Amino acid sequence: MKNKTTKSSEDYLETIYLIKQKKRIVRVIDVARCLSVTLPSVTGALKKLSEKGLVKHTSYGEIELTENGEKIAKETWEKHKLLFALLHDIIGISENTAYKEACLIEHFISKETEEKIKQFLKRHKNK
Amino acid sequence: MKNKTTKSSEDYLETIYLIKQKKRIVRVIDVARCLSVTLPSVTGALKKLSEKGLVKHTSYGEIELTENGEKIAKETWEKHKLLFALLHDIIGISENTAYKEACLIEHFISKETEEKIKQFLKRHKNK
DNA sequence: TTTCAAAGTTAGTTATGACTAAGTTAGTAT
DNA sequence: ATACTAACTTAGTCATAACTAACTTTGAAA
Repeated sequence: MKNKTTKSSEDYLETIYLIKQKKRIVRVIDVARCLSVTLPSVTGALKKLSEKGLVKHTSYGEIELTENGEKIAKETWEKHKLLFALLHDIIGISENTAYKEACLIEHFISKETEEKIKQFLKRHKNK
Repeated sequence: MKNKTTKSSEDYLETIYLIKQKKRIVRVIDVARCLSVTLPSVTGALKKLSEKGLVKHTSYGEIELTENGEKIAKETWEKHKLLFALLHDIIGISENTAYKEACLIEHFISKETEEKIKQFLKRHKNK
């Protein structure tokens, strides 16, 4: 029952999740613009994500995350926020670079690392 | 003249560089074991790296880095060491996890980030 | 010097995930 | 109601980078 999520899947789920916060209805073109990919790339990705039970998507319709999909999206976004805080607030990397690199690194850090960063940030908040 | 190096190429170059520090002669099987890939994967990778002028490799012979190849290997390893110090020494992540994740993250950080981490570590050395 | 096992190569396959080209759908404007 | 356009899908291609199977080379032991 090992359902390994790829970097790419996590990116799509996270993007859908973030668009949903602002737009109520998420469409293929929104995702394509956010990720700088073409429409067919999104359609293809959604097909795979549907098969894995991570999104609901009817042809020409709106895109929604399933419970599992939203769980992964939130976890990924959580990592992103932690990494951004570390890179930007603590280490002093520019907002832009920190955002972009958090987006790349978020796919590679373990639960252990996430926890340790969280604790580290807590310690350094009141400094 | 944009010679983009992939994550995979960087891994091979870095591995060859590190083996060379210990073994004088680097062989296909050493690289395969280090990276946990098969021999044909290494042969294939070396062919591409040769074409890009990053390694010298004669059939059934030893593997050597060119000047350019060594430059990339050193840069990658430098990032690895910085990330390891950040993750392990500062944030407190276990040696094993820190090493593995530094190895993944090293391919995604910019010169800016590298510099900022270096400065950060310097500041926190005398603490 | 012959043989044989380990190392290495070649050829062909697979998976992922992007792309273009071409065709379909659906909703807005007339 | 019709037509038009933006959004979307389908089909097929390409690049990367791994893999297995089968064959070749090399060097060390007999």
